Amino acid sequence: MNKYKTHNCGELNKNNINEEVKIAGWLHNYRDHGGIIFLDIRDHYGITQVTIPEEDSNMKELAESIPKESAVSIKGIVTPRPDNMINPKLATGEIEINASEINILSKVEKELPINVFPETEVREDLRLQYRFLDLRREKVHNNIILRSKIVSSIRRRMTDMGFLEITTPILTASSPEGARDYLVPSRIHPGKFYALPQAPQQFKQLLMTSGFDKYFQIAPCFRDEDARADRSPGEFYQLDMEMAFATQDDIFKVMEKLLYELFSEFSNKKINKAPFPRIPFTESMLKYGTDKPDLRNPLEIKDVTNIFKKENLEAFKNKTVRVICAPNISDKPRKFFDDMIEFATENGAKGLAWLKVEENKLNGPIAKFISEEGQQSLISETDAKKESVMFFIADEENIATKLSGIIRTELANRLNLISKDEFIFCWIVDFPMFELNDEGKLDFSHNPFSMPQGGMKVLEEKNPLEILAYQYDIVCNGIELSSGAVRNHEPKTMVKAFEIAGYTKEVVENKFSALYNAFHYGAPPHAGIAPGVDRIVMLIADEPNIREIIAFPMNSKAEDLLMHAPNNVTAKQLKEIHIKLDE
RNA sequence: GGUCUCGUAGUGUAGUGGUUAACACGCCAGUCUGUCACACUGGAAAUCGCGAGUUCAAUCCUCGUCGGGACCGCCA
Repeated sequence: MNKYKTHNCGELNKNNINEEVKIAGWLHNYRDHGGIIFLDIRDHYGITQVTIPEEDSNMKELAESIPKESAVSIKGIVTPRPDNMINPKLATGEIEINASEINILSKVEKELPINVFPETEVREDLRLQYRFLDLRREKVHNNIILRSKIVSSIRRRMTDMGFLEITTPILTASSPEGARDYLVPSRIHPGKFYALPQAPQQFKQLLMTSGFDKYFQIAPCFRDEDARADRSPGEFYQLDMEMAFATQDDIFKVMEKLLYELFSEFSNKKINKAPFPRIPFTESMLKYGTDKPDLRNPLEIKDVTNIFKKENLEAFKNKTVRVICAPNISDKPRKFFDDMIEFATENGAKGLAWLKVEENKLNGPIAKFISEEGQQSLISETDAKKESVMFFIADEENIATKLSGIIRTELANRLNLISKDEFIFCWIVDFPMFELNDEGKLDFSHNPFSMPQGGMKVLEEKNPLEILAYQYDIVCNGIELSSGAVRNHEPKTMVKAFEIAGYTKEVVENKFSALYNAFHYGAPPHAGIAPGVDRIVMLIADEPNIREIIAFPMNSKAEDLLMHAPNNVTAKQLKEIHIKLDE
C-alpha cells in the first residue's frame, strides 16, 4: 500500500462504502460547523470531503490548525452521505471520508500571496512569481492538462499517419534570415557562437534529402523578438512537419485531417469539414482586408473605386474606395455611427462615410454627391438590401485595404456577428514570391526557400512582382496558425531566386551551405508546414492570452519571474566563454 | 525603439485637494451537527509604487522615475 494514499481524490464513490482508505492532497477548503467539521481535500484528480468525528477533540484541534493549501494525508472510512446531502457537483459527491488519522505532510507557513480557492483575480506578475500556487488553481491547471492531451493526441495522430518523430539540434548555427537569434557562446571556440533554432527548417529539409519520407516534431523554436498577447517571447512550440515527393495538396490533406479530428476531439464547437476553403492571397486582402481572415465574420469588403471615378466626390477622388455593407442596422442610433467614425479615425482613417440603403436609393451625409446611376451601381455591386448601411473607406490602396480589414472586424464585433461556438479554417494560398521593400527594392515576401509557381521558367521570364509562390498559411477564426510551403529543392532555381532578391550566388552557398550543398545530391521535391502548438491550444481552450496555456511562461518583457531569468553570471563563467561585458 | 494604459491592506477593486481611506475575498478569534462559494459575530491588516514640484494642506493636480499589461515596430 502506498504510504500516503490508496485512492485519489476524484475516484471514491458509493461502491467504496465501508472501505478504509487513505487520500492525500491539499486542504482546499474548510467548514467548521461547531459539532461537525468538513475538510475538502483536493488533488490533481478531484475533491473529496472529509468529516472529523465530533468526539475526537484532539483530531478536531489538529484539523482546525491546518492552514489552507497545506499538504495532508488522511486515513478513514468511506461513508455514504445522507440522501439529501449528496453533492452532484462533485464526482465524489455521494460519499465522504470519516477521518481516523490526519497527517500534515507539509504546512503552509506564510499567508498565501494569492487565493487558490476561491479563484479570485490576481495580477499577472504575482501569478507568475507564485506560478506553483497559480497552477494549483482549477482553470490554469485544466489548461495545462488540456495542453498535454492535445500534444499527445497530435503525436498519436501524426504517428498513425506514418510520420516519424525525429528530434533536431537545439544548439545549431545562426541563420541570417528572419528573426533575431538567441546566441550561445562557445567555450571551446573563442569568439564563436551557437544559435538556438528559430525553427528546424533546414534540418527537416535535410531529413527529406536523407530519405526520410514523412517527418514531424513537436519542436521548440527560439526567436529573440518582442511578445504579444498571443505570442510568447523567446520560445514556443511548433508542430513541425515535412513530406517528401509531396505537393501543396498532399500537405493540405494531412493537415485538414489532423486539425479537423484534433479540434473535434477536444471541442464541442462546430468545425468546418475538409476541404477547407482555399483563398488566394490577393482575394483575401480585398475581401477581408487581411491575410488572416476570420470567416465567422459574414461581412465582406468590395472594391468600388471604379464607381467613384465617375462621381463628383472630392474626398474619394483618386483614391482606392472600399465598401462594407452591414445588413439590418439602419435603425442603429446616431451614436453607433459616430463611434465607428471615431474608431476609424483613431486607427488612422481620414474618415468613415456611411450611407443607409433605402428603397432603391441611398441616404446619408454624402448621398447628394453620388449620382443616381452611382447609387444603383453601389447597391448592385454590394447586393445591398433595404435597411443595410454601407461604410466607405477611401485612401491609398494599401491603407484602404488594411483599414477596411480593421473596420470589418470591429463592425462585426460591435454588431455581435461572430459566432462564439464555431471554428472555421481556411487556407490562404498563392502568396507573391517577391515584394518591394521600404526602399523600393525587390525582396522575398515570405520564405526564400519556397518554390515559385512555374519554377525556373517564371523566374527567368516573368515580372518578379507577378510571380506567385507555393506558399500557404492555415488560418482559423482570424488567427494564423502557420505558414508552409512547397520548398525549392533545385540549386539553380534557388540561386536564381536569390539573385532576383539581390543576393549573389556566394550568399546562397555560404549562408545556406548545408541545404545548398545537399540539394546537389538528389533532393526530392518536398513540402511542409509548422502550425503553432500554443495557438492551437489557445483556440481550443478559448484563452486570449498565451500565458494561460503554458506552465511556466515568461512575462511580456521576456523575464521568468519565478526562476529570475535572465540573471547575472559569475566573472569566472564569463571568462570561460571568452565574454567581456561592455560596461 | 514608439504609443496607450494601470499601480490604494495578503488579493481584487471603490474613492476623495482637508475622510476614522470604503467594499469583497483571504487571514485571526468566537458561535453553530450537514455544509460544500456554509452562515453569523468580532478583530488585525494600507508610509494610497517611488522621488520632486504646486498648495496652508497631495493618495488625489503637475513633472520625473520604477514596475505590470495592451498595441505599433519586429516575428523569413
